[in-house]
Amino acid sequence: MSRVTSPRAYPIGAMSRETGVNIETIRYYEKIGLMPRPDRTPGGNRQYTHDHLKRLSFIRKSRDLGFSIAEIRSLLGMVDQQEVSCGEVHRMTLLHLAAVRDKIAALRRLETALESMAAKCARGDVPECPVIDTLFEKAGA
Amino acid sequence: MSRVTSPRAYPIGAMSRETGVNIETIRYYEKIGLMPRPDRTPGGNRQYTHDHLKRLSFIRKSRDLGFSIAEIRSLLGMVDQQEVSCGEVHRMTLLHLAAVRDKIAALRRLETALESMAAKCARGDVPECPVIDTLFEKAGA
DNA sequence: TATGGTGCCTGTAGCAACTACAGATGCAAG
DNA sequence: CTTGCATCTGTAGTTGCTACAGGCACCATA
Repeated sequence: MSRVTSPRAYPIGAMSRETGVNIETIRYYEKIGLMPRPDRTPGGNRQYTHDHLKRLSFIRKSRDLGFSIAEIRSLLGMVDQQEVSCGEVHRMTLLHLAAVRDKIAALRRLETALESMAAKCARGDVPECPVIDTLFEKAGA
Repeated sequence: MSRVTSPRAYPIGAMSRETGVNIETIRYYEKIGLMPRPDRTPGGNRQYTHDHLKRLSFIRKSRDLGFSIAEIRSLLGMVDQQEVSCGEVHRMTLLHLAAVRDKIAALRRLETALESMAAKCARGDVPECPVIDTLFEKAGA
């Protein structure tokens, strides 16, 4: 392993490239306290370490998995306090999984409704549109 | 049919009750031009008609189907100009349907990832948590 | 050493689509 | 005429960023 591939300090642009998190978002994470304030160069530029990089990619991966900032904050809180309770993490994961499944179910219902609306459609250039009619129908919800 | 069940004018609270859209949201729709400004009582309270009610429930139903405000605006634009092109509406519906299907697919991948993470978990009160480890792993994305 | 071209800085405002106040009136029943 | 709920306006907050504007920092080359 060469030094070149793991430099001591990363400027923000390198962090962004490595993790895929965009620069303003990294600064945003610092502002909301998700990322710690890094050291600065004499001129004021941020200088990140490899630990920062690991943390940022943790955040990125968690976001990709749909965890909210609040959830990530609490996961990182456990990590930071060296008090990772696996039971707690497992519980959060399952809760999140349940939310994801609910969303899937809701979207499936939506898919069905849209399909049946689209199926009714003559697709002509006529003003009588079954889709619009459906949406204007009395009850619903 | 008695007059009582279909009054000539609805105050905003009645609109809210009938459609399930909450009061501040109705005012918000007015502000962004999705609902027209209704007449007012001498004291300044909004007085809606049955047409307003139909329009609002159209909006509600469309939102429930996941259409964005911009999409609803364009649907209503066609209705307002009496130029409903069924083909155009159909196209919008299919586009939206495709977006919904994409979301479902993304959520399914997410579901799978969360399931496999949760499955690895010992659930103990130990600091070695497979979930956290997974999130801290190198690559990802 | 000067210079140029990125890269980075702060701070503010904007996006979607609402929601939540505060503080002041309207309105209708008793 | 009073009481009390309904509405009013206007602003700020929510989530998770993104997009400027106007300015310095940094580093390689000439």
